[in-house]
Amino acid sequence: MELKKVEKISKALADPNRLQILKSLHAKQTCMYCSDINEIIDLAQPSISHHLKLLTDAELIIAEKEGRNVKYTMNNKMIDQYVKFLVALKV
Amino acid sequence: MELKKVEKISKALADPNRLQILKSLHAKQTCMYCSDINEIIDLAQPSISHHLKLLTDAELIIAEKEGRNVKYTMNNKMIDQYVKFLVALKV
DNA sequence: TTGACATATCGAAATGTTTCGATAGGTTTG
DNA sequence: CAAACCTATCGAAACATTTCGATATGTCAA
Repeated sequence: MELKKVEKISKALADPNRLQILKSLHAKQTCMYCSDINEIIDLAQPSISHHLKLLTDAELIIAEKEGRNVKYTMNNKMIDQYVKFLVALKV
Repeated sequence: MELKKVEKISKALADPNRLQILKSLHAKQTCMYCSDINEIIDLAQPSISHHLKLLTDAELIIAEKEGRNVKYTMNNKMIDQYVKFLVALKV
């Protein structure tokens, strides 16, 4: 994995609200909609949209349009790739 | 691992210079001194000191004083703990 | 087609991070 | 002890991120 990509993922993980979103996604074991996240995170709608964009751009989550909603799911593969890079850092 | 700690480690990993430092530490397979890092990263000495402090505070590396030098080594255990958290995020 | 709904984008303020020159604090060497 | 050396800290400038209100865009339902 490219260093640029590692940096992007690390940045996406470097915020308490975004970590909370990921934890909730894990807890639900399924997908989530923006509105679900609105109930969990105490931020205005544009802020949540911003955080979801960073997570999506880092490909940690996958966004799929469903009518006027957006469905988010965890991207296990990207976590695996990131983890692989980290493990390879060890001495 | 606490979310606060995950955030701190993610922040430490979210910078190209700090990633470069970690890669170099891995490549050397041993410890490194500040002066070694000065040769690899094109930044002024206070900046490098700052980056090393963030990595040390996140406990990704371990700093040990050796006379007027400081020896840095990779902290594999912290990487393992961080990875464990990430893997547990998967659905 | 109009109104209500869900999400994204814009612009700006507040906050946090990175970087450097200057300088301070220890440590070794002569 | 004095000078040279290595690293840390300080203060300030430049830059990036977070947050929100306002508003735009796209979608469904009646």
